[in-house]
Amino acid sequence: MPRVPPQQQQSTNMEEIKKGAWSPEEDQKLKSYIIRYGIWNWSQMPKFAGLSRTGKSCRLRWMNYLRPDVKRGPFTMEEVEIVIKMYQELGNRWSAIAAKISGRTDNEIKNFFHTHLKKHLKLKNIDASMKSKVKRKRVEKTKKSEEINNAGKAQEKTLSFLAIGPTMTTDNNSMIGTSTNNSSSLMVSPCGSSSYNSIITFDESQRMNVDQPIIEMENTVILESNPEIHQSDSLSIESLDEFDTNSFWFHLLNDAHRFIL
DNA sequence: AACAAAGGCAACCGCCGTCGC
DNA sequence: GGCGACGGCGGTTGCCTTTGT
Repeated sequence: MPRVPPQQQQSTNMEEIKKGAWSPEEDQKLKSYIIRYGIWNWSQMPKFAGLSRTGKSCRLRWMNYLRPDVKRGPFTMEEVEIVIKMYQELGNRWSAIAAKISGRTDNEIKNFFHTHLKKHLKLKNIDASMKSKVKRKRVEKTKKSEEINNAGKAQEKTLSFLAIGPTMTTDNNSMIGTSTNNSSSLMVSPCGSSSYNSIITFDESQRMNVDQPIIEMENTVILESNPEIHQSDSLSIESLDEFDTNSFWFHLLNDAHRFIL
């Protein structure tokens, strides 16, 4: 790809650069230009396409919205599961996660995670990463991630989320819930029963011990601690707005329940 | 009906890696 | 090897919509 002399680039910068939301006309210009000429140089493209935008802005608009293969609309349960699973494996590498879901962009997945999943699951390490102002070098992240994988410690990362949610009743008359005195257990029991017949516990060394039956790690739905609900051992679905039967949260608990039984 | 608060999401910003000169 | 341009990525912002009072 030929490099452009600095003075030539400055000429574009002298023009008024538009920011903010894209108009339908701008979308049309960019789309038609790319369809006709393809993507050859983002920084030069706006000038030739007749757009007063930066190359970055054009690239973002195309990648996240105008590309023909971009999928719109709500996430399916399958997609949600992939996002969660991949997040547990890869962390906040949204582009890598997006690569696993056809038609979804990294931006969309990131937004979805921060709005829906973060809200419901309250993953501890998300909060930590949000609060942290320290910029980690990508090399270090990759290195760390490789180390984790190589050492077989991917499970440790998964387990660190803790598996806690409120008790709820599922549609096949069993109850899935959490211990009020053990913040790292996920339990399933017949509805109304005071004893749990399946308990997953996480011990201090982050190993997983499972009372019968054996549960594969990748089948385990990992949820986060929700302290305000701990005092109640048997909240019903009706008492919690977020537990409508169409919510992904409900489905996740159902999935966990199904895997365990 | 009007206003405020919260939620959702498109788009921007700044940093970083890669590549050509 | 150093420099600068470019593309890509994750974090953040701010506007618009929805929901609650």
